[in-house]
Amino acid sequence: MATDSTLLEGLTDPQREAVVHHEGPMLVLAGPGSGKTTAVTRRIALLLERGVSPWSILALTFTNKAAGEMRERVRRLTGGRDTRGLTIATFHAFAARQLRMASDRLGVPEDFTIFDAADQKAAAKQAVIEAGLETSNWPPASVLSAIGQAKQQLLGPEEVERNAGDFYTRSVARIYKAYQKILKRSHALDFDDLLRLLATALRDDASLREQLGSRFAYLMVDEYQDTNHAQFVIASAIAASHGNICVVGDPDQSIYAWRGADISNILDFESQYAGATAISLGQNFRSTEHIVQASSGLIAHNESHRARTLHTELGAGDRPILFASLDEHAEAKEVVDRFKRLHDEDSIPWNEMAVLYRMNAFSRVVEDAFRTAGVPYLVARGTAFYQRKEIKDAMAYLRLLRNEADDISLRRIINVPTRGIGGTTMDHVERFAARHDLSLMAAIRRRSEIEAISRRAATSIDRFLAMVDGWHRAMSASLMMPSLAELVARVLDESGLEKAHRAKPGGEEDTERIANLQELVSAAADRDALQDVDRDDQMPTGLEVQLAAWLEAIALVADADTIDPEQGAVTLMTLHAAKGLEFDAVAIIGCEQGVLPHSRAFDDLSQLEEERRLCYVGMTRARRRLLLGRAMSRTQRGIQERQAGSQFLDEIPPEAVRVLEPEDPWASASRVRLDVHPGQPVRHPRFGLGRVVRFGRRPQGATVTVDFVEFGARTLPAAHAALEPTDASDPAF
DNA sequence: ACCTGCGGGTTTTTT
DNA sequence: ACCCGCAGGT
Repeated sequence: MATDSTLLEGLTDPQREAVVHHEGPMLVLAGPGSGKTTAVTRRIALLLERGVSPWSILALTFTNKAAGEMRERVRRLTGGRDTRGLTIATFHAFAARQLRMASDRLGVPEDFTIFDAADQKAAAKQAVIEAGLETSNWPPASVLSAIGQAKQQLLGPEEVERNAGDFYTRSVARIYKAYQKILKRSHALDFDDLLRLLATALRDDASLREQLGSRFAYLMVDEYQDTNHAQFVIASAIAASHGNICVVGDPDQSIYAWRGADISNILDFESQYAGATAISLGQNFRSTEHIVQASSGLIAHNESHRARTLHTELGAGDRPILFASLDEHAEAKEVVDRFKRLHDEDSIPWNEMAVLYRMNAFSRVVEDAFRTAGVPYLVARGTAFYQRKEIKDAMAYLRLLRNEADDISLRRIINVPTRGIGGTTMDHVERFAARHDLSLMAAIRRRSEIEAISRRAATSIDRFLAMVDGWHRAMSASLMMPSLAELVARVLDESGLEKAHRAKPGGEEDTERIANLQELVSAAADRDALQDVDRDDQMPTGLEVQLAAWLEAIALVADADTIDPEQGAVTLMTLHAAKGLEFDAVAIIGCEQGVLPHSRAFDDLSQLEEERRLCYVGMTRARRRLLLGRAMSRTQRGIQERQAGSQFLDEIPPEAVRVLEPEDPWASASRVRLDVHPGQPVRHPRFGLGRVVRFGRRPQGATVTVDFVEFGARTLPAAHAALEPTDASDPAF
């Protein structure tokens, strides 16, 4: 290996060691900003340079964004070299592809669609009904969480049933069974199925294990601390024959235990693979000293934290600022003001700033503040567009075109827009379908056999079928085959979806929804344009296949995937979505007990520690500037409550931060009190005469409650209530 | 068949 | 505060 080239330039010793590592298991413990992506991508490039076929390299990530970035950086490092066959993909996309390729062998329908969260919810609801249980006792969220847990442990419905002792578990098993039946007859898999089915196939089928193991002779797994059991099994199986597995991660950044991530996967790596090389990347190339100190000081409070030192050579930098605002609006404004200053005075571009929060619900107030300030912002919610009602409707038509067994989609759009196929008719169809074990679409196609269906409904059904079949014919036309965009436009038009929003009977048209539908056509056109580039399966593709691939890509997008650093806008996102990203300036809002840490984590130490890691992840996104904000009062779910500062703020070493004095919410309390007392008659410029009832305290300030003669009892801010003491002999009393 | 208004429930985080 | 399901009216 004389010419290991420029790939080793400018690396620290541990980084270099990781990059040159050729064969055998390797664990890379990579703290925040320690250049792990650099190490991984250079290692891939070096493997290629050493003559390893791109075909035999597999790198698995969690988000498309991470995969895309890795792909891009490898491409840059390898220059013009041919990297076809190199697989860098998310676990889910990889699993979907493998399942598709081995579908007949694995007993998976070849044309399966992937159920998104909303589909899963609908299916779960249906499953509860089919299991003969009350939907009121079985909220879909908890049903799905129970099923998801089982799936991650690779347990099928039968196994859950076999191990079921109490009524609850037995019921879960029944619902699980019904749920799988629905998925099966819908030719659908959910997210967990993708991993579970591949994992069990690899576990049970030696030849498949052999096949993937020999194809992917070099395996890399990113964010290994966040792998769940199914992902662990997949990775272990692929590496079983050759042991060339390189995992990269950081136990301190494990933030997905709640969805099954098992931190012992990374902690036990060295005992799983005897003789594994372990490398720790300890230099932080991202953040300045105070930020490193503050975040390290916080994470040291975790019992599970293994002591280690991170150092930076980027200088002391500014201390992170801790501030407390009166309420969430003031907090948002504070962030906006400070960001504006950073933009104007320190020339930090908007796209180098981010606001992070614990819950998506927090984005609204921040958005409002940015909008009023005229600062460009972008909410990282990749799925938001595809979750809009009108888009979901349109997508349901497309999904039905792709997979007629998709009952959930059919149910969604059969009468949207209304075309005279209502609940009564569908009840008959459902019953017929259940009796003959058919999908709803198949049942509709045999509508002449369903006698209960009225003449009118029958005509409507025929019209619907003619429309759908017209689309099918267009799609398979060998000449004049439409593009995806044309297909979408046609569906929007002929289904009447677009028209429904255009000429609303009430009056004005819904321009926003129409614009969104147009945007869907554009998205399809983008996909059409992408078609020839960036696809390693260069098979001739019919429209059916393109549609399938597009729908799959949409099903697998994550929130973080949409972050587009090219645009000059501040990014707003959850702390979870921020993992793996970095910005010059970061603000974390809602640093309050009950928010961060979330109240649901209070009673469990391991959950509390995960919250602390979440805070740590957020803080370590910042290169130079870090703001930690909290509101002393916050309105959540319609009720305003006092908020205590997060315990995490107290755990940060005080010498590493600058604490701004909070405004005193009671400051104005004394001002009015002198002149009036409870029971005293007063006069108000607007409400007229009344009597003081009591004084109150709210986080925004002191209040005074007055019972007005004309207007009844009113609570006013004491500071601004221009009350004049008056005489009880006033004629109005 | 569809719309409207009311009441009950409420998992934060996501592939 | 908001979403969802259901009852009752059009």
